[in-house]
Amino acid sequence: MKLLHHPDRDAIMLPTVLHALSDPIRLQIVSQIHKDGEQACKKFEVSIAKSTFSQHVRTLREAGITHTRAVGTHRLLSLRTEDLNARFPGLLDAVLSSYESNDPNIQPT
Amino acid sequence: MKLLHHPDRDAIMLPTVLHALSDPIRLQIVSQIHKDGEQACKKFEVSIAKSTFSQHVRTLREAGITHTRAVGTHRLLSLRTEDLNARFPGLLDAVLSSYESNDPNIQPT
DNA sequence: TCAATAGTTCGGTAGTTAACGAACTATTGA
DNA sequence: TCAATAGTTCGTTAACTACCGAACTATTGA
Repeated sequence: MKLLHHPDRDAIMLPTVLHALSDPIRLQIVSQIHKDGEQACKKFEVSIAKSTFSQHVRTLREAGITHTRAVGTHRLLSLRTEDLNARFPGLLDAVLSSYESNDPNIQPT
Repeated sequence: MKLLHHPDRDAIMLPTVLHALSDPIRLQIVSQIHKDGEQACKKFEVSIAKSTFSQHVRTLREAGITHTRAVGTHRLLSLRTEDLNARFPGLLDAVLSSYESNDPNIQPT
């Protein structure tokens, strides 16, 4: 299988991270990994085509937010919590706790 | 002069805020207001046309990040710190402290 | 009153992004 | 070996965004 590129910690850029987190679907993906831990793409319940989902996963990976590892036919996604906390202390927690509060933070669909 | 629209606190949306903050120029504007306090557009040293600058300011205002008030021919920009902290606790601080640390968080120009 | 100043809006261009289905690769289990 | 499964890539379209200069509005100070 093809090698998946992950940026080094020092190459994770604030504007890139914020942009990756600014999409409702990607926020949903990140939040689900945060709540349920490392899991395969298959587990995500998003109402988009799988090719679109794959692109979103790539955006998160290339921004340095998630780590993807291959196990069999699966890709297991996890959050790069340590790297993100080292580089942008408090950012991930702030985003996730805002997102996961029950306020209607998301744009009306 | 025309009325400037500012969203109510409850209408400030997380994805919209993250998107507004994901642009290097807008981050620079927000950081400068954070450091130097309320100030007029004229004070910002950005290397873009004033029409482009005006658009960025509008994006920040409509996202609920900044407040613009007119004083004479000036528009004074301030951060909606209280609203942002109420709605997304810790987010603004995390973004600004990451941005203002001296790490090369910004994409190479 | 009127020129200067501060900022906005408009029209256009070029580049980016999200979305999809179809075709592809890679791995496993029968 | 081979069908099924998991996910990626590709080609396309539509929508959005950054950017600019030109023209505009609004306010002040002479």
